[in-house]
Amino acid sequence: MILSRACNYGILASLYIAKEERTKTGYTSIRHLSEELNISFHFLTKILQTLTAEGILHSHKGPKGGVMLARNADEITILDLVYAIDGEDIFTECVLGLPGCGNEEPCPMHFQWAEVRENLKDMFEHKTLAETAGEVEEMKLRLSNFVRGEKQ
Amino acid sequence: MILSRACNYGILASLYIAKEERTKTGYTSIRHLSEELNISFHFLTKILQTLTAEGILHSHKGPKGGVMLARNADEITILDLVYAIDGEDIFTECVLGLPGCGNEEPCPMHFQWAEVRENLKDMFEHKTLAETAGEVEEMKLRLSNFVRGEKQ
DNA sequence: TTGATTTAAGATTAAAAGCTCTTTATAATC
DNA sequence: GATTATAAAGAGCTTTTAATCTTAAATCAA
Ligand code: FES
Ligand code: FES
Repeated sequence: MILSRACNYGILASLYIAKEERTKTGYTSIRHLSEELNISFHFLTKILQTLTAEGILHSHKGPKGGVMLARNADEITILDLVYAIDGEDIFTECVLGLPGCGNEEPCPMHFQWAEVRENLKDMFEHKTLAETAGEVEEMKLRLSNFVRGEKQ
Repeated sequence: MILSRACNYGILASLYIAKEERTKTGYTSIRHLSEELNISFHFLTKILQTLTAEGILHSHKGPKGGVMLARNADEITILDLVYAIDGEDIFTECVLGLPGCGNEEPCPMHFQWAEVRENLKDMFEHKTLAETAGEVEEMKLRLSNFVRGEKQ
């Protein structure tokens, strides 16, 4: 798995929030998110707490509470979410697991891997929540593991 | 981590064997490999058993026994090793963890990810053990986590 | 034939990741 | 103020991955 499960869920939830905020204002409850996306409520809560601590989301307790994007949706990239949840390890670690990946002491895959992982990073960096949430609506892309038809 | 630890070890050991076989003939003992590469002997044994079962290595018990490449080194790619140990999941799974990755029901990252993972696959497929072991010797690339100087 | 050496196989333990449960703090509404 | 809805925090359980340990089987050499 390239991203952790927590990271997958964090991205899906953030995209859902961004999509909601295209039309409505205010907070989205985590309970609602967990039901719509079919993600464990408590697990999702913890993930979104991390995103809140990292300044990507803003949260509010009590009735009518929930989470919302802390910045404009075009100023948040998928890369921001990956960094916040999984850290930068995928983009700095040796693909063969050797310590201290770099040009000084390269492993046999280093130069090829360095290029691929740069592409990977660009891919995440060029996808903003604004643009991607737009595509989700226009192209009716899925954000959950529900089979077509079931649940909405 | 993009590859499992078992896969990292399997690749490093296979490269070491390929490098040895450029000059010497016969079996390389797993004990020797585990010491040179600083990998747990029993763990490495299990990984190489898998590669033997997959027809990539050939093994022999008893004194003077060990493992050797079952095919010519230019007919084994790193991709063969990844498939044998980790399977093809990285190259077929949804980057957001949704079930049934494909063009029919794409997730918001599908088309970009499909391209990057194809590059990743090409990268592994274009590296044969022969070529890579050659580079390791010529460029003095490292295969172990020993710091420079320590242990050879 | 016996003893040493080596891989094979499987049981066991340890660590990490994934997930659930409970309790607490905060805020809105009645 | 009481009640209810919500996020925050952390303890604890489960599953997967990583690593170790033990025993068996095969092979070689003396
Ligand atoms: S040293 Fe291995 S990928 Fe950089
Ligand atoms: S459906 Fe998500 S990457 Fe293919």
